[in-house]
Amino acid sequence: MSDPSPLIHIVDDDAAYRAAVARLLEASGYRVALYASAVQLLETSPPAEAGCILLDIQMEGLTGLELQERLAAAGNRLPIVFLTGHADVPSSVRAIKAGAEDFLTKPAAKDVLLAAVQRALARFHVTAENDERIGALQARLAKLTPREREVFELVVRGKLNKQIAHQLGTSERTIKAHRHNIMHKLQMQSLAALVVFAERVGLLGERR
Amino acid sequence: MSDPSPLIHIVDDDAAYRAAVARLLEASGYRVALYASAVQLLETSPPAEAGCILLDIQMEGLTGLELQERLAAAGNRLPIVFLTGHADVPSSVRAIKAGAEDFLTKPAAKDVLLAAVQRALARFHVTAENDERIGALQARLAKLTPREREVFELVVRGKLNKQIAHQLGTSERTIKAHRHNIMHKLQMQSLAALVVFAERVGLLGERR
DNA sequence: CCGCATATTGTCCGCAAGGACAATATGCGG
DNA sequence: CCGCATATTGTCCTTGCGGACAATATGCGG
Repeated sequence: MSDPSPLIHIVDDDAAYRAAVARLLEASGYRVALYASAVQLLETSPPAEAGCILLDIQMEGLTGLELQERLAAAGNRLPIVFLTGHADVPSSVRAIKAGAEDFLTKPAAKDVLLAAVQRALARFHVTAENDERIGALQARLAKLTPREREVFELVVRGKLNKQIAHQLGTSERTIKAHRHNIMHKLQMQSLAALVVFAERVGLLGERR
Repeated sequence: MSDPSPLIHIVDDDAAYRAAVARLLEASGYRVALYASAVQLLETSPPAEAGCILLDIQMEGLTGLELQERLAAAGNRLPIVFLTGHADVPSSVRAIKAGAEDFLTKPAAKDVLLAAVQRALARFHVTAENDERIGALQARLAKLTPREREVFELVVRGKLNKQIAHQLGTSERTIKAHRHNIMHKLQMQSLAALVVFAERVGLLGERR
């Protein structure tokens, strides 16, 4: 697995500005990808790579805010730093509320821009780690057969084998077998660990 | 328990504007409390009552942003809606990042202001409910003796009575006794429920 | 000094759950 | 039709845990 410098996606319709920012970031050791419009970025394959997006607001076609929405809807996890000359309060409020890492105005001081990029990258790593963690858990959960899955849900709710057997219309012995398989497949050593696992995966959290 | 209309705290150094906003909100069925400065609000007892804060930025003494920080540091849970004539992008970004519900500019349209207040109140109720929920759980946790608490933490980590006894330098029988008391005091019917409880209170969540 | 809370420990019994060893039935894809 | 995954069920034995019934030791506040 190559792990080069983070890739910064720069979306701006001003070619000169784009190039200037690119130079600054490259000088700081980042790799950059340039886009003249929101649509251009959307057309490229969604990058799973570490990085963030530097985004202008005013562009022909989609605006920056619209692009932000689209990306979020598409499940894109790259943090966004807005960097725009057409800055106004309502736009900035909307952008930040929608999860943007920062909202800077042109011209932005080098250190401010770099600091924002660094925060965005830091956030990327945090969320990526988190996604990866629960992804790994759900992958393990997927190893269960449908029947085991049923038993699993009842077990972590504190049901006794006897109750589960009755509820599923089978014998207690069978539940023991499923239970055994569950603990083995999920590599759990205790009921407590199993319950924590269920909670983490969200099987118990949506209770109210 | 009286449950009157929500109380909106209006902080603004412009007496006329304060009064105007107060009239608008009262006409919408809210109660209001007026403050000419940030300090004035800080000096009053922190209200546990349902409500939110309407906050100007520019004031003598503390600015709105500073007040926001102070309130957050003091654990104040009232949502804040900024409403200011001295609006600029950096301020709005900072305010929203710090958790403000919204950031409006004067003059604000009536419906926009009212909508923001409604969102703030909605948020208040959500967070209040949440605080209350975990508060109730922690209150129950507080009923445990120090020793029971120790046993509790090991139990929910999946340790066996035998292991716990060894670790605490006591007998397995003793652990059983503590365990019995724990289940009784916390009103739990199963180990699964106990683990979920621990997770909710945050005794297991800070794992990484 | 007494009462109460806390912590400790014991035995006996019953139920719950896990492990070992084994077997049957069903359905699907090769 | 066979092999494999899935689901099912069985017995025997061991371990873990909870309930019943009981008792001792310590420290603190009244």
